[in-house]
Amino acid sequence: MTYPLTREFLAGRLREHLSQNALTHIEDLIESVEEHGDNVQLVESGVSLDDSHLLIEGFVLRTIETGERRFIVGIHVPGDFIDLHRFALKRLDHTLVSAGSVRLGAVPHERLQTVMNERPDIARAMWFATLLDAAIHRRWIQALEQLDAPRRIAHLYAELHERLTMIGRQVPRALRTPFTQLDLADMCGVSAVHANRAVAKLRELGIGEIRRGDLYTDDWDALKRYARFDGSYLYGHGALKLQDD
Amino acid sequence: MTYPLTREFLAGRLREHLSQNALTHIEDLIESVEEHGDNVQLVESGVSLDDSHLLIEGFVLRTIETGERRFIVGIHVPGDFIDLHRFALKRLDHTLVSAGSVRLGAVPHERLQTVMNERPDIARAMWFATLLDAAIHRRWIQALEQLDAPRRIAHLYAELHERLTMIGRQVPRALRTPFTQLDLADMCGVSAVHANRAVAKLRELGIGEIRRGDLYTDDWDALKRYARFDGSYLYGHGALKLQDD
DNA sequence: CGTTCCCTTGAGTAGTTTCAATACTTGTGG
DNA sequence: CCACAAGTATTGAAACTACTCAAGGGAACG
Repeated sequence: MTYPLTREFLAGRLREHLSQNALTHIEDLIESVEEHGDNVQLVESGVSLDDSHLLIEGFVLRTIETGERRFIVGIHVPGDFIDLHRFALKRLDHTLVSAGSVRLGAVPHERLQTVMNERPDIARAMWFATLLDAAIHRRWIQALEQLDAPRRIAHLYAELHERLTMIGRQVPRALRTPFTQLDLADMCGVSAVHANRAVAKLRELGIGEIRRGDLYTDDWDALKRYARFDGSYLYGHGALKLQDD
Repeated sequence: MTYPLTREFLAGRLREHLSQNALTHIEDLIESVEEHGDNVQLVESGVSLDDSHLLIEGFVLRTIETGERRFIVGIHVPGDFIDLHRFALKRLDHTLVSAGSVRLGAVPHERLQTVMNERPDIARAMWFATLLDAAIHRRWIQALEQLDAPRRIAHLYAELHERLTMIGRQVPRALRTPFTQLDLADMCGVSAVHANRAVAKLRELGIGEIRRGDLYTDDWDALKRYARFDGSYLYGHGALKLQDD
């Protein structure tokens, strides 16, 4: 069983507790695979409104636009259902944008409806996935309340490091992203100029070197310590691990 | 049908789309009612770990504590399920604390399990409720990224005004809360001293007067404009309203 | 009627913003 | 293969926002 499309869904989290049967069922939810280039608005574009989408490859940003400025309120990595909540909410309060090129798996809402009615085990996993998003949101709130700009950027990469590791993508010394410094600024709620200075400070401190979105470090622990990062909110195999019930 | 305990659950949002049967079933989920005083840690205290809780009366804060400092990452008003996600996550990444005295309705997880298996309509409403929390989290992230301290405080009260109105509690001229300025500071990610100056600025600008947590204003629209508040993220009866499906 | 918590104010410091100018990178067409 | 354009990154200076430390004032509760 390889599950080429959904292999990373909840990997490192609840996935290990799902039955083979459920995993196969989840793989079969994907009706089609779509590819998109950089900076594509995934909601208005070719993406159907009656589907929800699993991110298979690449990064997706959740943004809120206000005429003047863009705010990034979340990042998604492969294995994340990026708009599962649209199935329940019908509309989104924000925009989904690709960062770099992406591959998405489309799941028709009628199939999700069937899951809700007939497969409570899978429904619960879906619910769990959206709750993970909420837990990440809470940490972002706290990071914005607690940290200065350099630490916010470090926290961002620390979280990505952890999330990528959980889905089995090891990040030895370089974490590659397509993010510009303006993207980092919009994620951290600071100006682009200040994001640049924050990046420079991380370099000076020896915490990590960010070049065109790629972070290079040889001491992830030091980076995480600097960012006051504690990954338990990601509900991976650790302190807050989901117990067998 | 009055539903004395759960009358405010999803009121102004999905509630109107639920059947009488479902509403009765939801009311019957509540096994017992608990009362707690001010500043009680609801997770460690008398509150059972095998229950989730509906807030019936009062305010509850979601906080993350870090030895040195406390960060508030969310507020709950009556009608909110404050720890519904514990049913799915089993553990929480944060703490729930009463702000002022509260009444909670306890729902045993076994009843929720039955709902998940047998009542997809109610399960979906529960899911919807946790997604609303996530939408509010996203707006908080954006508010922290976008707004200065006085506007953050104004946004906070604007949101509370809207949420209380949705559950049928009109807020004509005074919005009463038990929040201290230190609470406001911890919600907005600023120091207590600065929260005080922000409150003073709102007063000087004629936006609103906050005295011991109670906000007095005679122009809610002006306050919301000042805070750049747009309530569509709350998924009430408006632009982003849930369509009949 | 005093203690305690909460609010207020002042002064100096640190973090962040804006505006503005300059360099580096990448991709494209000649 | 070079030249240019567009996007991205860097740096400086002045203004603003927010922080800390510190002290004093006010309101609620016993």
